[in-house]
Amino acid sequence: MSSLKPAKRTTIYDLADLAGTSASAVSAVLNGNWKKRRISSQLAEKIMRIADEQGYALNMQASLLRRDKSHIIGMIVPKYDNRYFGSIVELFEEMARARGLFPIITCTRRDPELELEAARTMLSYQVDCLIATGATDPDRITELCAASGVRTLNLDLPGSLAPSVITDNFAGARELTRRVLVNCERRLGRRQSLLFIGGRGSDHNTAERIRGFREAHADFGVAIDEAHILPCGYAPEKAEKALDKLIASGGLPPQGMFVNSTISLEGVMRWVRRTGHLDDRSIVLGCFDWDPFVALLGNEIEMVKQDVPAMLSTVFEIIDSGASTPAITQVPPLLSGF
Amino acid sequence: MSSLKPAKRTTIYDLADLAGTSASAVSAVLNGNWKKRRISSQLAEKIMRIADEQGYALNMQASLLRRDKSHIIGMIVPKYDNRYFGSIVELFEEMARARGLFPIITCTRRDPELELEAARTMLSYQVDCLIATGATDPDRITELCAASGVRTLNLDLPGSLAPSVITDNFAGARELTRRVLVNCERRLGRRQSLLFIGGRGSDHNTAERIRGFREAHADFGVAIDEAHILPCGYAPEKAEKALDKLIASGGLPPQGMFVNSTISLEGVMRWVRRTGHLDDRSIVLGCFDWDPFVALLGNEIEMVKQDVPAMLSTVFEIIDSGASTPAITQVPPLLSGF
DNA sequence: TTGAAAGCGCTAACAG
DNA sequence: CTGTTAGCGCTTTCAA
Repeated sequence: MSSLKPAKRTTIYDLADLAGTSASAVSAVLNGNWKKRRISSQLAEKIMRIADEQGYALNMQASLLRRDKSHIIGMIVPKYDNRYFGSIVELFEEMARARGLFPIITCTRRDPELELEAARTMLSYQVDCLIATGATDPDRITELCAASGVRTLNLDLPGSLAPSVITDNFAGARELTRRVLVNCERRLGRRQSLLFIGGRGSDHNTAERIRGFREAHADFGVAIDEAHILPCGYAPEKAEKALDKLIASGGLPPQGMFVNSTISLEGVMRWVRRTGHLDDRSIVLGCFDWDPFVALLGNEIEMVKQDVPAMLSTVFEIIDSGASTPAITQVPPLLSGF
Repeated sequence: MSSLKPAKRTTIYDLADLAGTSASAVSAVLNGNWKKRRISSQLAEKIMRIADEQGYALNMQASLLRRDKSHIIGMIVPKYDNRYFGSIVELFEEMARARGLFPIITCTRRDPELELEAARTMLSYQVDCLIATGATDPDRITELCAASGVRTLNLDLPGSLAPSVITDNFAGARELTRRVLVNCERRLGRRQSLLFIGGRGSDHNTAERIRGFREAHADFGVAIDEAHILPCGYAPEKAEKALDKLIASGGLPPQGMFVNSTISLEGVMRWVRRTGHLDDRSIVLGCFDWDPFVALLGNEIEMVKQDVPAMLSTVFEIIDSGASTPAITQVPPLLSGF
């Protein structure tokens, strides 16, 4: 159809000329506020037609400059390498668009500096609101944004200065641990404590999960070996290294494990296959995360799936309500057996 | 630090007042073009300090409105539910930022209407360039953008109106098929043709992969059963249904399969586990896609990993070169054994 | 070395 | 019912 480079883009002035009317009429028609301006449907019709013919596209930059709210909503997210964040991003986009918001998303790879820089950039783009997902340092983001009068919400990992929506990690971890303990007892014929691996000891979620892990052991009347609590970070290699180190410094890991994410599970499985220290048929696993392939892994793996739709609904409810009290909303996760 | 709602955001005029200078000086200093304007480093210093104190943030909308190029680069992507697109998005963001571009990404869920709408929105946001990843109808996007003088590139799935960067699907599929045929023969003790499942028959990549699949069978001197070519779509359920249907209409699927994506593989594995029609230990699989957990699935699965870094490097080379000839660049994929 | 001023494309009063 | 006009915040000549 159209060929090359119309050096200048069509503006409402061009359309106004073509239609023999004024820019404001064009603007009103194109925004749908034309009944309010009681523009003749004739003119409206004509303008729409011409806009269409010319392939007119609104210049958002100009439009936003004039408007008060940008209707842009930002989100920062740590990684795209697992189903959890993938589904958060996908659903967030969908829900945002359904509300007439324009979502912009940035991946900050668990790097606090990048997080701040991304937040700054988003401020430049006039976001009305910023969701900090799994942020390493959510409070600094909130401070930065507050200085420009921009609202912030924390998702997945809580902060102390803005509303946070997170999974009920304690309850989820406790139940997951309970199930793994039961499976373990069934399998081994005796009660045995588990190993905890993955995640950052410093982050709230991991801390809460460890708390749930301990609680379940207490409920079960089994003592935990402190050397078996290994919040070694997120990368698969870190889990592998942590297990190697455990071996190097003495004993074997137990047959049952609580793995803190699919990413860590990747490392655990590789380690099991590589070293053969544990019988890969009899190992009993629980994973605080969900992935469709994990379910097919063959071992009896319990998984916790975080309830992304519920979490995001809550996020948008808070946005709609206008609240900005730094309360933490905990969403129960979904436990799914094998 | 700052408390609540500075109803008005700080502008360069505020800074100018505070510094007792003019907006243009502030603008120049904040943009780093101040040696060119030979502004005293005293003034520059002072302006920077004040900007900092006030937590000044540039208003991109205003800035872009005045500038010629936006330095915004858009990408549309079909899904976030697999490693392939996840790594594309993550690396794209990183590379774009490294070049001083601002990436905006939108997920269009393989919906041609959404793709167009997303493209339109991105045009409104003045993107300088748009990457259509795995687009269902890339040419319409190119046409739409061309009408506004915006460049387009196709990634993953080719179009006929803009440069395309895709995987060498034919060669990859041929080699993958060959390997599976060999594994199959080793396992079963005799040559046997494979089943092809997953993907859209109408898309270029799937067509090319089927071509490679056929070619490898020809090389091997084995005839293909046409009823075993099942480009049933992408969702896992579709693969399950396709296999159910195959069973319903007669024979068993062969022991060896070429699965067109991890998403389809999910369906295949579920079907195998659910129906027990095939021995899930002896089934021989190849997957034109890569996922870390698939490697751990226990069956001997060959995988093809598309070379995302090479593909994106090519994309940015083309962008830098300014070319817009609709040539297709094929990037060899990485075959990784088990 | 610096400031004044025009104008990017659009929206929203305010006059007709 | 419709057009004129005044900016939104910034960049960029052009003068001084």
